[in-house]
Parts: sequence; structure tokens; C-alpha cells
Amino acid sequence: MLRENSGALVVLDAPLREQRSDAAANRRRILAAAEQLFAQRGVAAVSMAEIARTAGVGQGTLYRNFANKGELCLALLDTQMADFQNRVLEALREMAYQGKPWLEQAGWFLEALVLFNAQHIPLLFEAQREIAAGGGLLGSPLQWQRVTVSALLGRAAQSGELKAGLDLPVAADLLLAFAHPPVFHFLTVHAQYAPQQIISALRQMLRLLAA
Amino acid sequence: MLRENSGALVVLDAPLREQRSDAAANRRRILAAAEQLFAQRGVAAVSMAEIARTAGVGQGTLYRNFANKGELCLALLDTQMADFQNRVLEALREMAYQGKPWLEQAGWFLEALVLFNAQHIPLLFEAQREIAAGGGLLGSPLQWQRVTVSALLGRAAQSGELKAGLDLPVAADLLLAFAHPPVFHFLTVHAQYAPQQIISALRQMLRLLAA
DNA sequence: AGCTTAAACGGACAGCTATCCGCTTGTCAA
DNA sequence: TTGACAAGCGGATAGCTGTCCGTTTAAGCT
Repeated sequence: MLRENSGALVVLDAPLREQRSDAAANRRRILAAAEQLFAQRGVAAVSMAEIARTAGVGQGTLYRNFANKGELCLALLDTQMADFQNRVLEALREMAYQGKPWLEQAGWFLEALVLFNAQHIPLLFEAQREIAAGGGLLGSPLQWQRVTVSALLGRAAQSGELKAGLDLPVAADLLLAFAHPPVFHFLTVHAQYAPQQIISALRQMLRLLAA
Repeated sequence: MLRENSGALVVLDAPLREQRSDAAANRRRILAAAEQLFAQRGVAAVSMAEIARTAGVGQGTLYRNFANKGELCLALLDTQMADFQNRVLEALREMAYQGKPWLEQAGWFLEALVLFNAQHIPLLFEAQREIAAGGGLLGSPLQWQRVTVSALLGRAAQSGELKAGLDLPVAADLLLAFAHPPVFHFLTVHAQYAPQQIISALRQMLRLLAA
């Protein structure tokens, strides 16, 4: 599971033999079926059994490819998440090259993350339901976001951009708390904040960290 | 459901007739059974069917009292949450009377909330799984926490304790993001932060808001 | 082409959640 | 005390998730 070769995510171990061609085809049919059903009726209202039926495969086949609906959702997001990650890291590299202050980079990053979440919250929300329970978000794609923010804050501190005496790792995680799907869902759906409002508030927070 | 008369939580509508005595007894037996099973084997590992069996009632009876495991967990927390709320509001009233700065009150509140969550995270976590899906956290006990923090920040702003130009409602919700059970679970279990570390970081954040 | 074998298949199944509905019982009024 | 009835009961049941295992088949070797 989670051995995504299509995108840029972690490859756990090299496959000893190539995947069989019928298996690959089935995987594609499953993803296509899921995408279609999700679009038609919403992620939550579609059952795994139905996805298997629509894809024309048995349940066993479905579950060998994706241990649960969460993994299936993550797989559907795989390409977009990989693209996002690449775009972001590239942009940050460019900004660093141009000498843009680290705190501003962090602000830009959080903005990009808010917009990404806003776009993909249904799948992210469902993915979280199943993945978070077993094993935290360990190894999950959200991990690089923590690393990135933490690193940006660290460099900002080294450059004297930040107030002294801050616990940076915890601060980073608190800043990123909004990105946990249930929280983001709460902020946008229940509290009715627009993405721009969230972005502004996060930028304010960052500005407060500045020396 | 969620018509908790035992504690201080919202009463949706006055019951037209008193609850029948056998029903009340069953409710108590269910709660007792759940508490015992949860303590023995952990919340996640206990099924509703088993709770019903242990309590000596039918599944129908169980589900009429608690629409899902989440509500059952909330009911188990009801007393403690009501106590917590009362203690907190009382303490805040006292602090306000003594003229303690609003920001410090907010800091104290967040500290108390961290400690409460740390103590009850297993039940809170399970409760969230089922409740958040249908209807957000609408009307749920977490609502008064938002109101409280928002109000404290508002008064702090009026008293000139805060920097100008902040979006207080959003700031309040971002400060409270840590309290969403999945996030708190993540921070303590996965990121391995001690409650005191989280408290310190939150206090730092609040200090940064100060004028 | 034919053989071998591990990979993949898919349907049956166990266990769970949540609902439904015919039966039972506590409660109130007379 | 008794009768009526709403409230409550609990087992049967539908539909879901995730697993298991006997069967099928693609792929590499000869």
C-alpha cells in the first residue's frame, strides 16, 4: 500500500517483479470508477462495495489495491499533491535565491496551502478519517509541510527575523493546525470563513513573530 | 439525543413527559457498561453490540439512547465537561472582578483547556469521529470555548491590550485549532509534545498579540 | 507451444453499525 | 384496582467494511 509510483511520493521498497498488467489495468479502472462516483454523489455517500461493482472487480481486488477508502482518496489526490509539492518547493527555492525574507516565504507557503486545501477538502477530509486513526499521519503527505514550515522558521530565526525565545517546532505545528482536514472543514464550512480570511489571519500571526 | 439533563449542557427542548423509570435505569446500565469496557480494552476496541450485550439491553435500546458511539462518549464526559465549564467560567468571573488583564485570562483559559484535553483525549477523539461528520460541531460542547476566547480577545482589544488591525474571530479559531481532538491527538501522540510545551507555545502566541 | 508458478482474482463470509417494527410495560386517570 | 396508551423494548435485518481462501491467469522459462 501507499506505494505510489505515479507521483512523487515516498517509494517504500523497489518492487521485486513488475506489477502484472491486469493488476495495473484493474487499478486504473478502480480509480476511474471512484472518481466518477465521487463526482456524481459525493465522497461520503459512495461505498467501497459500489466502487468495486462499478469498476467491475471483486472486493478483494479493490482492497488489495487500497486498504480503505482513505487510501483510495489519497491515491486520487496523488498527482495533484505531487504537483503541488513540486511547485511549492521550486517556488521556495527561487525565493530563497532571490533573498526573499524567510518569514515572507513562510507566509506565501501557508497561503498556497490554504488554497490547496480549499480545493481538495472533500477528499482530504475522507482520507483523514481512515488514515489518522491507525498510525497518526505518519509518513503521510502532510509530513513535508511540517518540515518545510519548521525549516523556514528556523532559518528566519537564524537570520534574526524572529523574536527570541520562541519554541519553533511547536509554533510551526500550531500554525499548521488549520491544515488538518477536520479543522479546515470546520473553519470553512461551519465557521464560514473565506480562504482569504484565513490567509490574512495566518499572515498576521507570522508578522507578529517578526522581531 | 444530546438532551443531557444531568449536566449543564444545552437542553434542546423540555421533555413533554418525564422519562420512564426503566428507561432511566437502562441508560445508567449502558453508561456503566461502556465505562467498564472502555477502561478494560480502550474506546476504539469496543463495539456498540458488545456494550448492549454487557449492559443487558437490546441494540435498539442502546441506539435510542445514543445515536452512535460518539454521543455515548460525550455522555460519559458530560459531567466532567459541565464541571470544567463551570469551574472555568467561575474562575474567569473572579479574574475579571480582580481586574486581571484579559490576555492573561485568555492564557489561563487555554492552559486549562490543554490540560482538560490531555486528560480526556481518548473519549474526545472517538466522539469527534462520529459527530464531526454530521453537522460539524454545531451545538456541541466545543462551542462555548470559541465564544469564550473570542470574547476575551474582544475585551482585550477594547482595553487596548492588543495590537490593532487583528481579525479577532479568526485569530480565536486559529488559537483554538489545537483543541480539535484529531489535532490534539496528533500533537501529543505523534509529535510527542508534552502538554506543558503546548501551553508555553500558546502563551507565547498570546504575548505576541499584546500591544 | 507447453509448463510452472507466483501473482492476482473475486465471491463468500464474519463482524460491525444503525434501523425497523411487532411486542411489552410503566404511568396516569378514572 | 383497572384500563388505555404512549413510551420503551429488543431481536431481526439491511447494508457496510475488511478478510480469507480456493481458483484463475499472466509471465518467464524451456
